[in-house]
Amino acid sequence: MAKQPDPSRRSERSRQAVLAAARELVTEVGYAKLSIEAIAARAGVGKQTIYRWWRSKGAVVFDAVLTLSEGDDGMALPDTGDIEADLKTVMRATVAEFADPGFEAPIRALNTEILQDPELAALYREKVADPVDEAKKARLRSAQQAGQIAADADLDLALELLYAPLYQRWLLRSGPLTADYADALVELALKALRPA
Amino acid sequence: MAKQPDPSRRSERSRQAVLAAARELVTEVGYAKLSIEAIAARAGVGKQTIYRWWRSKGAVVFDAVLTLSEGDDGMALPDTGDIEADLKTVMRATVAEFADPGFEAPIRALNTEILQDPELAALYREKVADPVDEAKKARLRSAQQAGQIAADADLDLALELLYAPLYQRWLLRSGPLTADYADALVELALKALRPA
Amino acid sequence: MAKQPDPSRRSERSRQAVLAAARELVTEVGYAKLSIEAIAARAGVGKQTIYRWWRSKGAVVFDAVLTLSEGDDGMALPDTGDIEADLKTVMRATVAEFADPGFEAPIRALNTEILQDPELAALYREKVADPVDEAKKARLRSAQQAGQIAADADLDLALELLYAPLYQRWLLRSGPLTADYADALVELALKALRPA
Amino acid sequence: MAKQPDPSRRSERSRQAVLAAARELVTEVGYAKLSIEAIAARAGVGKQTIYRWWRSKGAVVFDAVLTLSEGDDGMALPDTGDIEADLKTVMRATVAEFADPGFEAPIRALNTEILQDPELAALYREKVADPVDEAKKARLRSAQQAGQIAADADLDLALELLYAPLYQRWLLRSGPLTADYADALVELALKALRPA
DNA sequence: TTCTAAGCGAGACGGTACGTCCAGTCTTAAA
DNA sequence: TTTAAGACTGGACGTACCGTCTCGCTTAGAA
Repeated sequence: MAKQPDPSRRSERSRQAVLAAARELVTEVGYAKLSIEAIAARAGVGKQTIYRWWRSKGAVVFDAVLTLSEGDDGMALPDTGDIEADLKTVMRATVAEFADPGFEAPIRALNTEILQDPELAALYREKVADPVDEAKKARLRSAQQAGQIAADADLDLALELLYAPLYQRWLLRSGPLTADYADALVELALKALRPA
Repeated sequence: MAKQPDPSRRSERSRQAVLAAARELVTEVGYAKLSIEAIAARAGVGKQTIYRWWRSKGAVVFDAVLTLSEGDDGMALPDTGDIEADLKTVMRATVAEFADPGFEAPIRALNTEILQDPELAALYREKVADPVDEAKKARLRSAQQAGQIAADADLDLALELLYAPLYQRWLLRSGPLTADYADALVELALKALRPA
Repeated sequence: MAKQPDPSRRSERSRQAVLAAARELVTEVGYAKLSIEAIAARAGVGKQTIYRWWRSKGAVVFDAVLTLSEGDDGMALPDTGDIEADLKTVMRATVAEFADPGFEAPIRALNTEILQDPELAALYREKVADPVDEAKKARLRSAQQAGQIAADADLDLALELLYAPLYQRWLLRSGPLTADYADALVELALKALRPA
Repeated sequence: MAKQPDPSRRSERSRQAVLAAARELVTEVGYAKLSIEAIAARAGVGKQTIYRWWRSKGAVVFDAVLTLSEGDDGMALPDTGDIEADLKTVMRATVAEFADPGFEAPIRALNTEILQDPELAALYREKVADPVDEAKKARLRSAQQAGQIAADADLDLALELLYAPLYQRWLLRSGPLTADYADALVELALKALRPA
């Protein structure tokens, strides 16, 4: 059986250096041309240290991207009482984030990796997607109680209706990503969700 | 200046062999572990023959996947006069396709490549996405004329509302892809699109 | 200045374990594939303990081999009064030693190391070769006094004439190493050494 | 079964560059610190090109050293009619060669490798040692016919008596290697070989 | 019909990166 | 303070592919 490393002896300095190097290099050269060797060199770390703590290039990038959004964990969506206004706020913010190459490149890399690696995808859902989705559904539930959304709406499907078009447009670059687009999307999707 | 190969002398036999090998190997080992060398070996073809006619691994897979859907080109969506029924038919068919690993693997590979390569993405939109979208929009327009969809609806956005949730669920494996799901999605999205 | 370890606090148990492990591993995997790490693991010893007390892999093997021949130190050659018979006895014994893989492998390893490392070679001559040669020369001197060897013979050269052919044959595996060979060699070399 | 490379397509330029680099590096850094990677870099050659044509570092050095002595193949020893004078000529030349670091380092490396690798040792005997020994024995035979060496002398043993002391002294650096030493060795060994 | 120029299968080439092993140093906890 | 344990940086290993570059060998038209 393979020997397991002892996490209590892990060098925090090395961990940080690797994640920082990964983030920088993804932005600089793109995910496809990213190499473990380059990360190690940039981080001033032996390759073995990377292989000891991460099982693949994808796993490193995954962790690197997670540290970007650390602190967002306990995030709650705005709740002004107006679901439409609140959703527009959130969607416009998302659009803005995607416009920043410093965020865009690593997140695109993460998505590429998730597409090909179901195990990583599951981890992503567990650590990132599910908590965020839960927060979003909490806001929708609040809107249901306020009578702004149909009481019998399937909130998972509602979430997809609201967010999937934006995600797809970004991922496939199939159209402009603007604040106007965010607004139009929210307005249209809400039509489907309002009480009869 | 670089010499251009003469397409009239191209070996059709080699072309077919390469595309078939690419399709098989994508299914067998996945896109990430796919190598030009392996494709050449499997196809019984020199590496140079691949490099002569395709500019990258992505381009080969791109072509390989296109040949899968060849013949769908002039495809028109069913038009029974009932937009809801017709959309459900189409969406259920899409769900079924994604369940077949022989289709799923190459198409996923294609999406991975498109994510990282804007040039390939543009080609994909031009050759595949746009024609298909145009056919779908034609059906929606017909529904508008029949008064089943609001006359002022933005058809591009409508398309996204209908298809993006399905696409996202498949790509991220974020939920089950069933006929019921297709139906529910169509019903919900249409609520947003019907005349006021 | 580098800190010197205090030999009085050295663990004899660790020292023995390291030397034993080195001897075993040289025999099992050969000198070239021998690693400090493997010696430490086999000996149940930290790597640092080895680096603290030996300056190189060669030095460990050197010590390991020395312990093999410990006790031979004050060795005197047999002196029956018949130089030819006595030399044959000694040479046949040497031949027999070389046939035992438990001796052969470490000694070959030692020779390999000595070839490349003049410092180790000097240490070897001082600790091992010179005392042994002195004992041999003592026996030759006794033969000179008995008139069996020319009074003006150069004993260093005489030693080489007697032993180098055997050594070379073993080292290069350039011919069979048998008791007969030992006898023939002694007889021939003695022809050169007898009084005129 | 492993694929065999086709020697007819081998690049002579690469072969020469690798051997030259190996020779240079052995002299510069020594055999122990010699790395395939460094040879490849110095030769401006891919590592695979080395691994394709040689099975180990030792094999490269072996070939590199062989090219040093290429042309000596059909070498015949001098035959002036005086075996003592001729042997002294040859032995003094050998001593001189060993004094040249450009020869000494690679040849020492070769010997180190041969010690550890019986397969290489066999190849060495076949390609180098045996032909040379045959030439030497031819000269000894000629001396036998001239009555300068006993008719019943074992020429293999005679060769060892003459050359092994020199070889051992060089290999173990156990004494000075001078023209005087060569002369003394020849004189002493010949005493054992002359007719009774 | 022969010539010639292209594409072809094959595979060697200079390289980059892989994932592994080990060297030699450093840190921790136990004795 | 020494020790066993083992994480660390770093360098080399031997392998897999990259994309380029010859090789001979078909296989067309053009001469």
